[in-house]
Amino acid sequence: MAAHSYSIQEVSREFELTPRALRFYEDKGLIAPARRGTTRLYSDRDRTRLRLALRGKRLGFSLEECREIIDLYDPEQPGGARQLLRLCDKIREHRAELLHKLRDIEATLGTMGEVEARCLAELLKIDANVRKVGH
Amino acid sequence: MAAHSYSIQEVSREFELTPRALRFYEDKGLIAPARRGTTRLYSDRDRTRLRLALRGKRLGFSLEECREIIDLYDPEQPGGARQLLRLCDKIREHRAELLHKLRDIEATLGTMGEVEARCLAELLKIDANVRKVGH
DNA sequence: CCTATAGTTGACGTATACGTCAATCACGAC
DNA sequence: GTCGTGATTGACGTATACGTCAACTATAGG
Repeated sequence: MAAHSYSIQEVSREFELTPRALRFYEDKGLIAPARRGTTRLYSDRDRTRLRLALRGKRLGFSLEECREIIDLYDPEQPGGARQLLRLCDKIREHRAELLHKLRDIEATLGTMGEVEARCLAELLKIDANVRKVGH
Repeated sequence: MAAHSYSIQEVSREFELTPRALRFYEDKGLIAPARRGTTRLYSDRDRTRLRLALRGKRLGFSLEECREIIDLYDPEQPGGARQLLRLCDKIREHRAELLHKLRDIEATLGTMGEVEARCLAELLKIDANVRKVGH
């Protein structure tokens, strides 16, 4: 079924990355595009892994951590019971970290709300003064 | 009222940072501890800014971005209406970014749940086989 | 006064995450 | 065949975020 593949340019445009970055990610084991001769052919699986990697990056994970995470999620290496148990442990670890980040975000959003409120209140006061004095 | 101050060692232990890191953050304008002679004296305000900075770091912001954010939140430089408007804009920007990160986290947690479920299902199957064959 | 302990300022090194060439290679159009 | 376009592999450079000495300095205790 000759699944569609993408050139490095197409992928780099889609994800707003330079070809250099894509090759760098390949070095780091985040993706492993097929080759036609020496030219890289990116599959949908590669693109999925890329999406997950960038998601991880936005959350402050290193490329190494991103690789670990997306390797876990990639439906592969089901392995034996021992592997599966290790996988569950890893998932719990990452979940704990994510929940921490989530609390960080909520706290920041909270503070942000307060600051904004104070800011708007200040603006209203200034506005009131302008009306009073200016009139 | 001679508010209590902390030595660089105390602060570095509290936040699990090296003195080097604290001095680096100072270079970057994240904190500006007072001095007694040449020795740094960290105030509660410094510690608050540090907490916010580390929170930002965990969310993947650069030190420069962290500085911008905590400068916004630090109750200072109320400035004129123009400043306040700029502040509100900045807040909206950061909020958008945080909401994006939040969606990223939710998506990741979702995927993680699925993987964990598949993993547990696999383990159950293996366990069932063991009971059957082993018995 | 002397020492021990803690703190300070450079200066250089390192890991991560790429950017920026340069030289070369591959391939379809003409 | 060759010409242009796109891809590839080094190799070196850069920004961020510190680590790691080295060489002083400051200060409290005995």
